[in-house]
Amino acid sequence: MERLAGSSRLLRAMNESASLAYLFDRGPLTRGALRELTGLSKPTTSEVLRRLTDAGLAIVVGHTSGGPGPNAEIYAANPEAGYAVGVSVRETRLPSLALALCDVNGAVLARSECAADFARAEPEDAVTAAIEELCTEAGTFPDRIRHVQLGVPGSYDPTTGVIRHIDVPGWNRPGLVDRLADRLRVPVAVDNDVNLAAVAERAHGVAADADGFALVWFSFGLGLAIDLGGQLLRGARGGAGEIGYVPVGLRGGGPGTDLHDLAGGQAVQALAAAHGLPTTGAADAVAAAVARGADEFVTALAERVAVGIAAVIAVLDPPLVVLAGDVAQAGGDMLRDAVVAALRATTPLDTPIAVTGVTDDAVLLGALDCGLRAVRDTLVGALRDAIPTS
Amino acid sequence: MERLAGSSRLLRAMNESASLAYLFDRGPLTRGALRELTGLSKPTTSEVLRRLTDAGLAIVVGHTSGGPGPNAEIYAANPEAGYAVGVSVRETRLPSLALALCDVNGAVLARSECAADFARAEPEDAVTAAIEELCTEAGTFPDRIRHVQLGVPGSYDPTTGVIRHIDVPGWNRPGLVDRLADRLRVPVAVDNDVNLAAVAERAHGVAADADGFALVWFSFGLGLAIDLGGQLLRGARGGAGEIGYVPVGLRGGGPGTDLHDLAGGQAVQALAAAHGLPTTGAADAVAAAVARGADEFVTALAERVAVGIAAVIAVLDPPLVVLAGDVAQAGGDMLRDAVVAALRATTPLDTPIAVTGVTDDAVLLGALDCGLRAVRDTLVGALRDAIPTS
DNA sequence: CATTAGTTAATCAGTCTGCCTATTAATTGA
DNA sequence: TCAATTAATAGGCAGACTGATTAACTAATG
Repeated sequence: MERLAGSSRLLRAMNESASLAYLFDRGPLTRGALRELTGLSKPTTSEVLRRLTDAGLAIVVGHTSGGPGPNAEIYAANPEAGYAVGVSVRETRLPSLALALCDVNGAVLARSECAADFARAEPEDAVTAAIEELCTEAGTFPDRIRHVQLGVPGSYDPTTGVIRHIDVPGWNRPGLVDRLADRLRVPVAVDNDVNLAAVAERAHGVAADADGFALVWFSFGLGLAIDLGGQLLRGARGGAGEIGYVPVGLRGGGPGTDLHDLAGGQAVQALAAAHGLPTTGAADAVAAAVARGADEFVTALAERVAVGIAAVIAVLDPPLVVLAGDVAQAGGDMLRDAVVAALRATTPLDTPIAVTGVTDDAVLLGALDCGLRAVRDTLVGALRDAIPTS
Repeated sequence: MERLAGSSRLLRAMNESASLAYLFDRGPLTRGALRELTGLSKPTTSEVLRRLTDAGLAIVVGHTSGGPGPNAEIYAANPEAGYAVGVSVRETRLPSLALALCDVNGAVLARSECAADFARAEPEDAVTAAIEELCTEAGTFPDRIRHVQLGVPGSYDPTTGVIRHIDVPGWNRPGLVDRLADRLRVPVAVDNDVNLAAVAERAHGVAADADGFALVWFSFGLGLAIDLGGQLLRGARGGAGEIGYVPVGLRGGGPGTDLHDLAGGQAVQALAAAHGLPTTGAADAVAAAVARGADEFVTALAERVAVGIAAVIAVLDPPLVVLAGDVAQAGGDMLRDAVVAALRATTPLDTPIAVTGVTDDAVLLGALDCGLRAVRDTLVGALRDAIPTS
């Protein structure tokens, strides 16, 4: 464990990076406001802001007015200090790629979707081309991008650098992520799509103020993301949240039943068929059931899902459980209430259950948010490590 | 989020607390060694150590010898800077209280057990008396204790300050913890006994180097502690790890079956009876089965436990699972192998499974360790906050 | 004219570099 | 074998340097 110790240089680096961090997450600030936040003196605050502006990290965005005395300058992080890109790689939903680009203040400058056919095109080529196009749309250049965050329907093992359990052609090749980073000359990070949806839920959804939450992703497959105070739990091999494998009942010698068999997309469609509902897709079936007020089907479904959620609650005791994914969204409050009822019979803790508050593409928003955070950390960290050449 | 900014005072505070922290977790150090660790210069290191000694936080414990040049002084944290007490409150095992006291370097100075009858004596009285006795044995005074850590067979909700789900008489009363802290004039912390066993497992057991692990406590009841990189996961209401409530199978309208029904102490005794084994206790039954090589019973038992472990693995994907508690200890490697075999059929991840490496009283050791950590944090933190009076 | 934003100057706290002295072990010489 | 010399290291001291602070000052605005 590295403990912080050093001389006055360290002090300056700390003060600058703290100030920049405040500009990032409190938005535009006057000198006085920054002074209050950091506890630094007036001349020091001036000096820090001068250095940040000289380094191109902060800019003056306006002046106060109204009160007596001179108008205070309002500073903000320079949006051109760096850009972040989020990419969502889709398995079932089309088009297969969704991208967005934002500046360091989080303003989305460009957004696009792109129907790449990975059966033919190399993933690296498709993503590189899409990002270049995105830059043109945003009026910037690829070399100004500081971080690219991918969201994939699979699990990523950072130790081997391979994306596993992914059904999109070409994406499971070893070295893909490194090659993409080389092509783009930018750090590329990968995460599971459900994890990124949880990031979006915290940033823009119902989990904004939660100490933590478990997000149950209910789509063709089942997924789970665990947020502990803003930090995602990924597990030893990126396998945390594979609740499809939660066993249901004792196996009697033969292969056991697990939650995927019970509440995966195919199981839901079978259940829908048994209730005389459309079977074009799990979400369609649920939407139709809700529209018709088909209680029985929804209750039966909720009871199955509740098994998984009960296991999660028993293990983690999260302050909140969020139901997300297209099936959960189709189910809405009706499904939520049914799940709550089913849970009450199973577990003694009455954990609040909520339906996702993110209506936009959660995976894409989450990826963008993750990328943005990485860009900010890079800039703040670079400032802290910078040893001023006397 | 408080960001660190300040002036040269902050620098001194940081350097001092960093140095003290190194003394705590690297043990005795020479000036030179500390210099290497902190990266500070010679005069500064000297100044820091002088201040720490003046404050009674560090002492000279010896001199180097052998090499050329003067003998370097060896500094260590002053053991008298503060003491920690760990207390284990027991439900089934007797005597009902176990205590230990250590100095700030972790040296255990006294240890005792005490057969308090909580049906008659007030918990506060019994604990206070036991701690006073412990101090006498250690040759110190109660007011030198900086932290008392209790381990209880129940869950503690820090927001309400009440211990719940505890069967020891008197211990579920509201305000008990605060009253105890008032009586002792010392901060008192409470944690679940299984959580503390996990702390001991990390400090002294098989999980020393693990990134994280799940500890399955297998005694009369079932418990689970989750360690994520040395940090325990407690859940929203202190209810994380109540795997007894993991549902097993769909409930068919009636009350559902959960893991406690399947693998709790009574279920184990029933299973033992069915296999013609002693039913004086779950641990006895397992010990007898292992002694006789009673495969069938152990396999059946392992299969039940595996259901719970599979759920934990599916949700968390821990790098390691540790089996602990008296039943697990009695089962030893035979039980472990049976569990591994049962898991292989259930989950695709082959998570390593180990039997606990703590032979001593894990709960007591864990409580002591927790208390020690709290004392050290207090001292380091006080140093950081101290504003030197010019 | 009162109030506030921001600068300038003087001071202070804390660390660093470089040099010095003291102490010890090893080596050399009688 | 014993004393003198030498090499190596621990630790202290002085002066320089960095960066923050306080307090006084200037300038802009209602």
